Amino acid sequence: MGRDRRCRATLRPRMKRPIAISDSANFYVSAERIFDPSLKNVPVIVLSNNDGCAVARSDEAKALGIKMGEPLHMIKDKVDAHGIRVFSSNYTLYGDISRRIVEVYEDFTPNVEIYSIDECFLDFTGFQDRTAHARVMRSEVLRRIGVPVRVGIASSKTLAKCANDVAKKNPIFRGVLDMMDETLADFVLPMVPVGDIWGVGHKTQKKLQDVGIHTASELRDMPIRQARALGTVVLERTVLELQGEPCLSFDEVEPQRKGMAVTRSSGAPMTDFETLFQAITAHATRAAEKLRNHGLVAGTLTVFYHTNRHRLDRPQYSGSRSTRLMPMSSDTFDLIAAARRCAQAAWPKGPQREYGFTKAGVLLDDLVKFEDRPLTLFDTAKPKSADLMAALDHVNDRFGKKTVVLASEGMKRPWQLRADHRSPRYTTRMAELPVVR
DNA sequence: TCTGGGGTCCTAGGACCC
DNA sequence: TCTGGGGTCCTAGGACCC
Repeated sequence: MGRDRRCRATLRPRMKRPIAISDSANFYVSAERIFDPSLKNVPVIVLSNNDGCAVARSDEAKALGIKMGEPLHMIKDKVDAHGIRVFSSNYTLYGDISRRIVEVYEDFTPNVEIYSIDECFLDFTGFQDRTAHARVMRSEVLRRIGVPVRVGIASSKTLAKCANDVAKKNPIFRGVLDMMDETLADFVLPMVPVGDIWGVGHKTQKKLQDVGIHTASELRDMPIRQARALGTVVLERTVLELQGEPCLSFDEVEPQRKGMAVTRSSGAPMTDFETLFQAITAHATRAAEKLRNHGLVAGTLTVFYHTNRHRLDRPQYSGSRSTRLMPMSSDTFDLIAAARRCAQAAWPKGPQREYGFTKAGVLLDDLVKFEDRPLTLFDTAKPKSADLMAALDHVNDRFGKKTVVLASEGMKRPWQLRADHRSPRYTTRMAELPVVR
């Protein structure tokens, strides 16, 4: 789903200010309902890519017991029996509606942090009656876009998520809960199961329950050292956040994206290299497009493929290979060439090649903006230190680049130079070409 | 030559999120 | 038969250097 990201984090408490989180109810379903009023008040689900499983459910579908991520083939009976309306996902549409909702939020606060396709953190500093403000915002989103949203308000993001969660489950709050008041938090947190807290997943939930912690208030009161020992700095921050000490910053500017992926499951297992090759080529092509749409180039490309993880009765194989892209690139030709080299290198030598692969993907890492990409000089003989420095100076004078990569066909280890490094240690050895690991 | 401590960088894997 | 896709962050451990 979209552009979700973690928040920049620190252990140093920040200034307390009211943070709201607003999320859309069953977002994909709500989006489909905008254009088809007949979907109101009936069970609706939206499926994942390839129509594999349900990733969004209307309240009516939830009431029928359909779970998040449940495979379509396992709920076929329910779908037929109750006439559940089923949709393939339309991410272009959802992205567009998401942008429009953000525009409404921006009429209600100047500081909006987009967290995911259906969630935004909003700075609610300076409003006298936050609940009333949120209610007006809510009705505006419903009126202008047609999507119901819920709002939680607190002094930290984790607490705001809790408030949002409680508001969504208890109609008494009419979609808005302001938990800036500590006595209200004291009242609410004992009713929130620890597994529902943002940042507490299955594994951590189990560990916490093993030491007798079952609710948000119990986690809030957990000794901080114990929290760190049990769940690292991540859990420590969650505890502080529950105490109302913000550790996750409110961040309006979208951070530079670090990686990118194009992956697909295939219904029919791929058992011959040619089929796999075609899938990888398609993924690499799409990945290059995505890079260019974001104005980025990639420095590392990884190809992976593996057998069906759900078939525990069958032998498993998973292969992956990475390569440096040199020069860094978003060029379709470059990416396909690199991806094919990797796909070939990861192809098993033994009988595993008969297993049948049901998932494959191309991952891109070390992304930088196109205009910041390092200049790569090819066909340079293995240079002496002085030559490298001279080349660096030359390129800096000429292009004003911060980083230069010198590489040649015969060089196993290209050199990367940074303009700000002036000692003989200015070089960083880069991985071997063309395939590492 | 041998030994050892400490710092940095890199990567794989785990956990979590929407 | 049929089980999503796309992200981020943290840690441990190895390589390497001084």
